[in-house]
Amino acid sequence: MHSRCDSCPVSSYSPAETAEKSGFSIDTLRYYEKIGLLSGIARNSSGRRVFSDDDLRWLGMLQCLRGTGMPIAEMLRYSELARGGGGTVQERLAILQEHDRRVEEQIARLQDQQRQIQWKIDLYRGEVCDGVPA
Amino acid sequence: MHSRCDSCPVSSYSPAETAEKSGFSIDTLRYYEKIGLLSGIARNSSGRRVFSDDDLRWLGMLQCLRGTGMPIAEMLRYSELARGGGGTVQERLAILQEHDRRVEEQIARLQDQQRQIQWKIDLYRGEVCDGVPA
DNA sequence: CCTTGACCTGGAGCGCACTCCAGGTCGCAA
DNA sequence: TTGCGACCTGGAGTGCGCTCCAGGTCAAGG
Repeated sequence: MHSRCDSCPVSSYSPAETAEKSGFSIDTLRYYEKIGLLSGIARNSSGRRVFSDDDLRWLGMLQCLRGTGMPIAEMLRYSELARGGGGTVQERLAILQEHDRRVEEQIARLQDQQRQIQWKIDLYRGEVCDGVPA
Repeated sequence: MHSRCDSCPVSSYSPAETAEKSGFSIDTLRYYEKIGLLSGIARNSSGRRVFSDDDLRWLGMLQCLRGTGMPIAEMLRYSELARGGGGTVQERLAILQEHDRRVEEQIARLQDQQRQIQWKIDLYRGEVCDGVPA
């Protein structure tokens, strides 16, 4: 693993390296391959996984979708489309736009709730002098 | 249930009303009482729960903490402190401040990831004309 | 040659936060 | 007086997303 020549921008990564770089655990990487979120992961002669830069980029996308709360089932649909090639761009776009909308809501809701929490904090610190906030 | 006189600002609410107003399901309200997140919920003569305005306010706080990702175990600690009276204000404050910090991080991370998603969306729409964004 | 350690597989187990269920009790209304 | 619907209880079940385990393979180092 981890062969690297300076003139060549393509690297390959062991499961451990990939876990570290992607932020997923090795178990999760295996799990994702098992359920089909990762496909076409190369193997070396002794059957071990060899991840490519492309795989890492894809994992970055998955991390992003998971991190913003997309359920696995939907990521699965997205990744099936991604494997389906150029004809699926519209549908992929639709999924991302819908998701983006939900993320927007999520952020707005969090900000709202954070304000309430901060109001409570101020109250505990005795910095609320009188009455309800405007 | 649901007695209301115009001159009196104190109301009581049935489980169903409370569920609707608080955003928790009736089952969740029962569950929260069972585990100790809700305590001192009044009962009427036939053993049914009667929620007060205070209860509703507390539920609002819980909704806020849950909605921002605080685990049940930590909410439990907070609510035990809240029951503990004035001597616990410092500790409650510390919990909320720590939580506020985490919410801040969470929002920042979401915004970051949203940017990546939007970049991808733009890419699908063919609006990325050249190269990496500045 | 033998150990070590990273990796493999299929499948079981887990933690969280609910959610559902069976069986029962009320109070009201037809 | 009977039916209905909202509620009660303890406890079992669920869904999600991993996480762990037993038992095995392989390549390199001492």
